[in-house]
This record gives sequence, C-alpha cells and structure tokens, in this order.
Amino acid sequence: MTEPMGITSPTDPDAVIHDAIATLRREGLRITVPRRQVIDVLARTDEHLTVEDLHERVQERTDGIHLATVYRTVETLVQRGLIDHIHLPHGATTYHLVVDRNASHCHAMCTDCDRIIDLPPDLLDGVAAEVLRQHGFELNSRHAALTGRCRDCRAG
Amino acid sequence: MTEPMGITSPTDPDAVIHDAIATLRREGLRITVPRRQVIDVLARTDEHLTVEDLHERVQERTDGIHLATVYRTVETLVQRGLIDHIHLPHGATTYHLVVDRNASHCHAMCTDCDRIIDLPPDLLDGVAAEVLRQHGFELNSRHAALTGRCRDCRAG
DNA sequence: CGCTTGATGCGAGGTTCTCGCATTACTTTC
DNA sequence: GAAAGTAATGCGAGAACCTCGCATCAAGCG
Repeated sequence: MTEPMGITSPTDPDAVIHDAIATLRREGLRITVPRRQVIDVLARTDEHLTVEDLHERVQERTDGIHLATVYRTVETLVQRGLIDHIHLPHGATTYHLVVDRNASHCHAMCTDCDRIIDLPPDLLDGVAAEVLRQHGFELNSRHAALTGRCRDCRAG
Repeated sequence: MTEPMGITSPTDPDAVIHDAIATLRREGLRITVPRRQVIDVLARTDEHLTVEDLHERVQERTDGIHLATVYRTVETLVQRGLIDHIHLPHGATTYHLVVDRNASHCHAMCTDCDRIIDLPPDLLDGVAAEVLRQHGFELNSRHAALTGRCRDCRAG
C-alpha cells in the first residue's frame, strides 16, 4: 500500500478537506470549484451519496455545475484514493470520503429498505486470505457491497 | 448447514430443464416458448449471462422474442428461485441457473478483466453468522458479488 | 374447439452514465 | 499581476440498461 497518511483528527471536516486538497495539488491536479464543492459535501456528511445526490447538494451552493462534471470529479477522486465507491444492487453507485486509508470499511445493503449499513473493515480479512490462497483472487473488500436484510426489516 | 453437493447428476441439462418446467407448471405459470428457450440456454451453459446475452442466444433459436420478454422471464424465474442473479459493478446484472437450491454459490468479479469466478457456497458462512450476531443483519451471500483482481490479472 | 386470461411483442420513455468539443479558468512563468 | 499553456468544465448528444402500458396472442382449461 502507500505511506500512512497522518490524519490529525479523523472526523474534523476542515482537516479532511485540507488533506484532500493537498493531495490533489501534490498530484498535479487543479483545484477547481466543482472539486472543492464535492469534497466539501462529502467531508461534512457520513451518508453514502449517489452522483445525483452530490450534484443536487453541490448545486445548492454553486449554481451551474454540470452533472457530467460531478461524474468526472468522483472518478478522479476515486482514482486518487480520496473517496470510496460501492456498487449497489438495483441502484446507482454511491460515494463516500475515505477518512482512514488503512481501514476502509465494508458495506451491506438491505434489499428491503435499501439502507446501507457499515461493517467492520476487517470483516472479510479471513475470507480474503482464503480466497487468495485457494483461487489466487485478491479480494478488494472496499467494493464488496454485501446484501441481505437488516434488523428492522427482519423484525417488521 | 449441510453439504448435499452432487446428489444425482447435477449438470444434466435435460433433467434440470425438466425440473424447471415442472416447477413453473406447479406454480400455475404457463410454459411459453420464451420461457422454454431462456431455461434451455441457461441449463446448457455454466456462464453468467446478461439479459442481452440471453436475448441474443434465444434469438438464434427462435426469432422474434423481444428483449422485454427476456427481462420479464428472468424476473419470473428469479422470483421462483429457479435462477440466481448477481449485480456487477460497471455492468449489467447476470443470471445463471440454480442447480442446487441448498448451495447457491458466491461470486467474485475481476475489476480488470471483468471475468466472474465462482466461489464456494460456504465461503461467507462464518462472516454471515458474525454479521447476524453483531448487527442483526441477515446476509444473503447469493447476491454478494465480491470484487478484486484475478490470478491472471495479478500476474500480468 | 372455443374461452379465459396470463404472457408476449412493441415502442415509448426513464435512469444512469459516457463522450467529444468548444470554452473557461487554474497554475506557472515572467 | 498579466500572459500563456493546458487541464478541467459546461453542454448536449447519445449509449447502455431497464421498465411500462397496451393491444394482441396463445397456453391451458373444460
């Protein structure tokens, strides 16, 4: 992997934003209004947002930012490891900021209520090791959006 | 969980087709040409096919079957538990016949070459139990399309 | 064989996402 | 602080995947 990113206070939006901007700059990428806004929105929520969601919220702040730009922005941020994306059954891809690069967590989605629950980062470690040994397949647990039924829907 | 793998001859297409048709009939559903063809195609391959794939192959046999019909057919077959569908990142949903209803397997997709590899049915059993206990979330490992990089792509 | 109604064919259209191209604006250099 | 070079954006067209309503057809029944 890469060198440990010295994140000071993990949930302080301003610090996260500053780090993200610094990373972009370090990689030779330009700091544009759309990029600032997308990072800002993601840094100030713990929700998992679709591009549509992001576009909507970014629009509320700065008018005229095109949907295609948001798509390109999240693509860029994913490539640089600044945000994670998970693919959901029956729906769009959702995005969320990477706070700790060494502990990106797993997700599960309820097929009844579409809610997303976060799971421990190490949940699939054992399985990953097993799959690597048996099948030579290197699991990326980040993208693994598991599915099932959540506590509430099972009860209801 | 038990391990009832390979009781009769699990890969005999004709037997599988016969069973599937019988199930449809038992459920009061009509046995139509499109349904026959979709089941037939799926029974004679171990690939994971998209609706587009299915439509193409069905068309080669009987002309005039509409794409929308294939969509409706797979939906019906999924509902009756005759086929499984998995949602893939960056692509369409793929379908494959359920051979053993007690041991539907897991899947992983290579993000480099888009290949799908089948994984043991019990791979996520431990994780599923853990998630259920800790989070009350009932995992459905059928839909869980894991992602990562396959042996070939890691080597290349 | 004819009836009933579930299933299909068809096309319109929705949603999610991509792409090419002209224009804008971020960064660097002077 | 202005000009230059080019990365990034805004825009619209359109691809890919999927859904739906409705008229028609045919599977299964007696």
